[in-house]
Amino acid sequence: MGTRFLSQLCGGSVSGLIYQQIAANVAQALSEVLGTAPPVPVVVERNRRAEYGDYSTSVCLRLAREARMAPIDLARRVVERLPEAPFVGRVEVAHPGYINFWLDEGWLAAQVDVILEAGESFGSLTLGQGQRVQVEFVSANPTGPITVGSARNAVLGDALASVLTAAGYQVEREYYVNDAGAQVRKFGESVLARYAQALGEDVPFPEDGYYGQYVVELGERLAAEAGRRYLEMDRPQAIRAVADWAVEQMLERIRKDLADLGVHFDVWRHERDLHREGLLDQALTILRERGYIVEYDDAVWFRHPDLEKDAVLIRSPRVVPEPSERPTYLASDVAYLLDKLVRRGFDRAIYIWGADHHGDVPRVRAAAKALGLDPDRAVFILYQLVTLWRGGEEVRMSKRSGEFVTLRDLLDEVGPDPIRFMLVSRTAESPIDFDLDLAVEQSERNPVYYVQYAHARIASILRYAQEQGWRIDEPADLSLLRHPSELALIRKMLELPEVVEQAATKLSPHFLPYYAQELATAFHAFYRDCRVVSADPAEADLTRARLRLVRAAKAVLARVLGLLGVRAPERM
RNA sequence: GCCCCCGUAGCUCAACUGGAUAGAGCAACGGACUUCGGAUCCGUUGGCUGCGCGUUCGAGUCGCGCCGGGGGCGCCA
Repeated sequence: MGTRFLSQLCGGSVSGLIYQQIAANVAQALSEVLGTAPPVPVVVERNRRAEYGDYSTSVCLRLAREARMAPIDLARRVVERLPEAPFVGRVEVAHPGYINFWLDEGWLAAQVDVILEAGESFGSLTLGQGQRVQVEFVSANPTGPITVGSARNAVLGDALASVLTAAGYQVEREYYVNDAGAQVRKFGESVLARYAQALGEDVPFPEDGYYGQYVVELGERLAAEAGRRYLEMDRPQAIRAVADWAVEQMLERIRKDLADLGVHFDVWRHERDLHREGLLDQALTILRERGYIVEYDDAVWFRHPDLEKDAVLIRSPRVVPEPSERPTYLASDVAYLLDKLVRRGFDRAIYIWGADHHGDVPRVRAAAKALGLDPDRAVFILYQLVTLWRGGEEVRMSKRSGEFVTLRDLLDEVGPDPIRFMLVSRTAESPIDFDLDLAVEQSERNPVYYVQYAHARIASILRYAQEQGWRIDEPADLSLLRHPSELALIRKMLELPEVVEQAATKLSPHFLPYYAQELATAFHAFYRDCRVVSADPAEADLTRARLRLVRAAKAVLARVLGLLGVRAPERM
């Protein structure tokens, strides 16, 4: 393996992750020392501290006992047998048994052209090997506008989808439209009531209906468009028709809001279509045949040994009076699972759910097993909820009561870039306190601007260079790039593939914004130390080399921002 | 009562399958350049990683028990 990587490297390009190539070499050397393959995987890590080099491994500490050698001696012997590698400049053994690696500086400088050649695809990996992955996210009920909580979902899912695409998966983004349940019916009733009121009828508003102002507006609009038509229908029919219309209106608005956030879906899958296409019946048939269905109390239940509860309700005439046998949420989930993993054949289905749904995870997993599927093909990302603060007080939100802060409000106040950057920057497990005052007032100090500024600054330098008569796409002698700040910038750029890998394998896009900031910092430091466009004719070659460096940095910044769905401005 | 997540600098958060001296941003204080964008850069202050045991050569990370915060627990989705 090590030699294969080496031969590829001799061709001059980075074709595998650097740390993996180092690990392969260490493993090879270890095998020779131990006389057998190392019993544990060789872990090579990027170092936090520059004095320990770029990468290091502590594998000798772990294997010392089994090798019956002092860790430091084992490390020394491994280093003696380490294959030559063009990208490694220096190797040292450090107490109590670490092996530290420094990247070769000439090799580093040469990577600038490798990055420029890769362009948009720099940072892309073949990790996914073309596996088909579906990311289903947002999927907020079409009974109201998108809230800030769903915005987190949207941003998380979209960034994850981008990262997985970059990692070599074939990804589809999907929005599941819950248009068949009791909530939609209540929503229809609410709109119908507002509609009637708009027409001067004195009708009561459903007690558990949707109280938001937008429902009043929907009623008024419907009254203007449709006249008294729905008052003349019989009530169940009118509710259904109004609900259909209102859901369409909401979906249009949701689509627009998400689009303005930069989030687009490949597929909008409607719950009703699942039923219409017979997937629910299919799922129930399979479950029944395999013995996971029980019936009592006039209802159908799902039972599985993995579930602590006796059974989960799947279908009951009492859930929704009309039509008589409306399924429950879980029932549709099972049908949808069948749709995702069997009918449409995704290798993996990723669900982005708010943590308040965590109780449903074991049920869907159990359902997967019951259907005869590998439950690990369904992957759940649970994010903690967003709480909003304004004026030092928590803003309580409820779609039903109509009290909530919408994504639209936030877009109007803050704009998409800070929202996205902020909401991706947290691990999913971390709850977010979103301070609206801070988001608005201090938006200029938001880290997103720091990163965007670096990009705009480079654009400005390139404009200036061209004004001065430089051609910015000229070849250059990159070996002139020797300044510590130049090399630090290149090192940081070369981290991108590792960041993508980590974000993809851990399904955690939050690594990206942190990396983006570090990259911007590395650029600003370089800018401080090194003048790019020199008026001194003796420095013409250096200028050419630095122009290439700066172009590469711009490309990498744009790439990270692109993965985050944040704009990379030419000026700001 | 049971289950899940979190607890790290004044605030908001990181820390790669357990690795070396726990890092950023903001806030505070002090400073820099003034020919390529000052939305920048440099420095200082700030930590028994909630508490206690345990596993390990090594624990913010793993296990157990407490304390505190959030969420969930069959006819809502």
